[in-house]
Amino acid sequence: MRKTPTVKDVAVEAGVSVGTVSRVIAGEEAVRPVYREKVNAAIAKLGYRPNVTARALRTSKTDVIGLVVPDITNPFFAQLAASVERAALEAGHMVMLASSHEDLEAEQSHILAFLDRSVRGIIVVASNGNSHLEINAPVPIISLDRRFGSYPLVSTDHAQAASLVVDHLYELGHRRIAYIAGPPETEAGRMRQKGFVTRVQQLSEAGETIELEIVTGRFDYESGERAARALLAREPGDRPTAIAAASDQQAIGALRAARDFKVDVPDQLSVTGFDDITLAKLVVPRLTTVRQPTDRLAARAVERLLDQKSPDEDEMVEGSLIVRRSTGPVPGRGSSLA
Amino acid sequence: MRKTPTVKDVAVEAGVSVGTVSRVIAGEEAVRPVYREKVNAAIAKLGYRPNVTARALRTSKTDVIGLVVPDITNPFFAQLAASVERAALEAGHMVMLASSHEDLEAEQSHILAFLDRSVRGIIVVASNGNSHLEINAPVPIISLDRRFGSYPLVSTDHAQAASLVVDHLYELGHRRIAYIAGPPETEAGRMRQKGFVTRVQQLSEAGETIELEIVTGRFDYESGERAARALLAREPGDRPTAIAAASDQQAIGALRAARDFKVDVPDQLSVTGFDDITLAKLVVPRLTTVRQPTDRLAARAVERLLDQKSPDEDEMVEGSLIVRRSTGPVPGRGSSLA
DNA sequence: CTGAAAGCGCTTACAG
DNA sequence: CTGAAAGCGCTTACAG
Repeated sequence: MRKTPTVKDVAVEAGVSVGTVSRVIAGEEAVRPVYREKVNAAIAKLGYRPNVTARALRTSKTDVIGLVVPDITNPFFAQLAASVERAALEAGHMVMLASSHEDLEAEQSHILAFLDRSVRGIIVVASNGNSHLEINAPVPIISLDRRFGSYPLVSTDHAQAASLVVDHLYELGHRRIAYIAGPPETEAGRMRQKGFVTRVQQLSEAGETIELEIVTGRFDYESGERAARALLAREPGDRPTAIAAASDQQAIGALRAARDFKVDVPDQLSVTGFDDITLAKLVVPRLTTVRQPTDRLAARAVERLLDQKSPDEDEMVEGSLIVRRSTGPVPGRGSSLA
Repeated sequence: MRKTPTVKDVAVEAGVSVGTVSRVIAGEEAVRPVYREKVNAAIAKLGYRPNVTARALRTSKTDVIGLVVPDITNPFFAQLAASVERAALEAGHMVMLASSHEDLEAEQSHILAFLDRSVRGIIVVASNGNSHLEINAPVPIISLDRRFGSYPLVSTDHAQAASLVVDHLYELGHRRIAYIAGPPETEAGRMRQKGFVTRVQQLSEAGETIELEIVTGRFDYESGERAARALLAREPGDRPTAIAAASDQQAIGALRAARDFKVDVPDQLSVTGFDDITLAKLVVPRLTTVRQPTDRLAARAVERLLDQKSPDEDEMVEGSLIVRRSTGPVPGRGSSLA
């Protein structure tokens, strides 16, 4: 617990001025080698570490990035947070984390708190509901996955990714599909649904008609379970042959409902998710889903944040279909399809 | 993006000195009401917010708590992190998060990085492997859930909690139990196992003998699945009637193995976990487990951190048994047991 | 009760 | 190439 050494201590130890110490730390070329060595020796001897707070105050530049997510307990956001932390670390930055719990006020107050701490920039995965707050921020703000205000968004190309699922299901012969949509207040929810519906229409026009029904919910397990229950409670002949969900959590909820109804997946019902959370490959059966490239998303978000002349444009990265065991050929049609 | 106002701007706007501005912000009583009002008006008009960095430099006190967890993607740690964030917020603090990925070097460098940023204190959920690093830290450090170095630990009373599981299983008639232990390098792993074994011995001495076999693994899904597979691959007569796991993740892996082996849970096999992660009540069947009171753990950790004269003692909080659907009476004994 | 001034630990023009 | 000095935005003894 003894006092932490400062530049001054290093300076007297090395017999130079504080300016010189500061310069060798900054790695400036223009320092006499003898001094450089003396300073480095002094630093080592004293165990000196620069005070980042003081440096921040002087330069008004910090190396911490603020990250606000709706809920760190949600496995997808946890993965995203882990990716952001990794990307930040690679860029020599730390991350300060805050959860908004889908509360607009909390979200705003966290952002202001970050600003008070002069973070380098803020990445926000917006909470549901339109946050119309425009903040006069002296640092860059970027939206990740879910748009915040009117700040540029880095996200998966939800529409394209959703269309991948449609193609997959279509190829397996499914013509009666139910889509469990995400909340329409979220851009992700809307985009995924739109991409899904659009692709269904395209295929319907080009080939066999697809019957599509949509039920809307939240992104969580319970929503998925509830929606699937409603679908599966009907006469077997009235059920869809495939349920596509807007999130893995919904899909896992649907899996649970199927088990309760003794509907075998994938023999009697195909189920797909979206996100590819860790859990997706651990449930039974392993879930066919769309992978959101969290590492890439995070890397782009921090790069954009750190890049001065970053444009204001949105940026989309492609998702990819991960086929596992929860999808299979449509039941009861056999090879007559081919 | 215009310049942020400072105390000085407020001072000229209010027609007072910066000292006075600072005093009203600090809430000092001894300020003439007229001035106080003028200052508040100026603050409001300018939208002034104190620069926390400058304040920190001056007072050498910050309001950010460093938290390092092994892996934010692990649902239990995510819950713990959420609880810490909540507790910190209530105490007017923010949290800076870092993941060690079970890497001792990363863990250490994160702690040093926090120190460089003059955090108020550091909460560390240690990574596996003995970190013998003694840090000469100018701020308090406390271990949460898993001990770091020799810093005081706040954790669930693992041994007591584990004994709850034994009692539950015993009451259900189980006399052949397998215990999937956690890594012996972790205190939690050791304590849970010890508590489990001790309680089994006590019961064996007092009543019917319990056959206990122990298989050791890591805390993750795969470990649990692998261990359970080995157990279930045997002749039905040679299998344990209950598998108790040292973590929910292991237990969920075991559930998966049981399904693969067509062993019904709980009719043919009881399975228990430990932690009560969100997922525990979402798997099929819902998992009987021990709840770790993350909110309470986190609250204690931050209180201890913020409390100057906090003792160096470890602190344990009690876990509680949550009985759900993955445990049932031992099969094949019927009521002959009673 | 309030102002002027020092100082937290740095960085960086400015001289020399 | 290097030192002396100013200043980042605050807080807080010290006078008055």
